[in-house]
Amino acid sequence: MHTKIDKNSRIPIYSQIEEHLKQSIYAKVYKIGESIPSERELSIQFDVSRMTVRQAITNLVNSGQLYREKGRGTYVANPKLEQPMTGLRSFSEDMIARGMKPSSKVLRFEKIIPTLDIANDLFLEPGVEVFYIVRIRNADNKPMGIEHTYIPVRLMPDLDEQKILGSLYALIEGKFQQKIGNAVQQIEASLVTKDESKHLKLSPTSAVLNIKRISYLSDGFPFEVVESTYRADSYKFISEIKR
Amino acid sequence: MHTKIDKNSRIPIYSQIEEHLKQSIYAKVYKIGESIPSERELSIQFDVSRMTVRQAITNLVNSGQLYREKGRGTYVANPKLEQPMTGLRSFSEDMIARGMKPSSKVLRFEKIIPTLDIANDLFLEPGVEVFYIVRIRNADNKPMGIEHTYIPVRLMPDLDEQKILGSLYALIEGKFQQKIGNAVQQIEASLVTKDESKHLKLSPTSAVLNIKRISYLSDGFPFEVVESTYRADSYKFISEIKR
DNA sequence: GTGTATAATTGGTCTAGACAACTATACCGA
DNA sequence: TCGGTATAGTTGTCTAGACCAATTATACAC
Repeated sequence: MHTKIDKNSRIPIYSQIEEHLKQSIYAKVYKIGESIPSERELSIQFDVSRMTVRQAITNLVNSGQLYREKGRGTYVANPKLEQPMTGLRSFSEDMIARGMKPSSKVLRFEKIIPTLDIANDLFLEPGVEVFYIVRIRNADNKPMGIEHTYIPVRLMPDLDEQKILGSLYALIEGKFQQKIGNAVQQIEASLVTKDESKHLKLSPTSAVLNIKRISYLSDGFPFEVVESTYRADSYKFISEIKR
Repeated sequence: MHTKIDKNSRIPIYSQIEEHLKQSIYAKVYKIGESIPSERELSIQFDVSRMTVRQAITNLVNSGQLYREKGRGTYVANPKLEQPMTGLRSFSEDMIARGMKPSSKVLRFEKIIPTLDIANDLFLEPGVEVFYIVRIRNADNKPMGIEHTYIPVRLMPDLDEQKILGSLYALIEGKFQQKIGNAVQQIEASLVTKDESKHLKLSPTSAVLNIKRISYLSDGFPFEVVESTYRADSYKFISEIKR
């Protein structure tokens, strides 16, 4: 591996080192539980300041790929936690990650005045319009759940039925300079309603998973509320928690 | 506020600045969406290097309390996301955070040979012993759920029925130098079983929330598996996701 | 007024050191 | 053999600068 650092690149040196370390971990140059070279060693190897190496390592520690032990060294963390099922993922991304083929059927797509609850979640004054989208979500052509999505019209005035078939998140990150930040979600179990049982082809005494998620841009401004109902017998919600 | 920085304290300067900024945000000295003083200003105010100020701010940016805009400044993020419902919390911490009084009743406390599934989750060879703890979890003296906990005996050989009444997490963080890292969890909905309905005082056609959580130390080693069943009518699982 | 060039300010990256705190090891003496 | 001690290597913290890139404020010309 002749990975070299290009000091004149517009890519920051610490990013390049970060990438190099990630690839070395992936290629098992540094194995799980083993130490990587010390910060001083790396700073000599790449001919950069130790602080620059530290910035690269700190990022990888924050993302859970490495961990430090004072006086001992820096080690490769167990990849079980790394990234696979963490983070904010759309239904489509989620299903693909599980090896299933996602599809959707749009039942409704319209502008409405939302309830006060939804308006409050989105930091909107009462009476302001939102897009209201209802979709059946399928995995391998079997219905998995129903999603009700609310998005402020003034955030995405040109949204239409075509665009929501692609990645909404990518759309939003492209439109604003900002990235999508965090989300807060509430998860409950309940019995299926009559309406839902029809769409999901369930018997009326089945349990379902209800998820309500509010997603925020990195400046803390909410851009989406999603209320979902998933079949309990086929959908498992998996997430990672960081302390 | 005459918050001063003690350069001779054993508490790092950046931690002190971090604390000062957090308190200033809390006290609305810097309001939501407003900018905090520039890094150069703060470094003069505290008479420290700008890099030290940056370390403090970087931590607050990573924890979502501030966000930066190049060429403009650093701003206070919306606190809705801040910390309240995030992170790995024990049932007790969780209930207290919701303003309820938690209590527990231990139904079983014993050493067993776990199933292969559990052993695998805990990185144990087949046949290795674990503590098996079954508890009824109450909030304001009403049963909220049942928890089945599995902990490798060799990790906590001196665990007993008294100790688990306190904070298990604090116990573990004290015992090992390591801190508790992340957790991976699976959440499902189902109908209550006959046995559970008895303990939770539920009718046999009630929905319940099933949560399985594997918790890891910061080096990626698992130390606990918890399988929980919560009443759907009174328990709502709330979490925060970071992208 | 309306642009436009320029300056000032901000966060982003980087350097070349320094000392502290902690860990492991080798060695020495009782 | 055991226990202390020096030593070297590690990460943790901090300094006092430097230049870059993006944004904003200012002054000036038209």
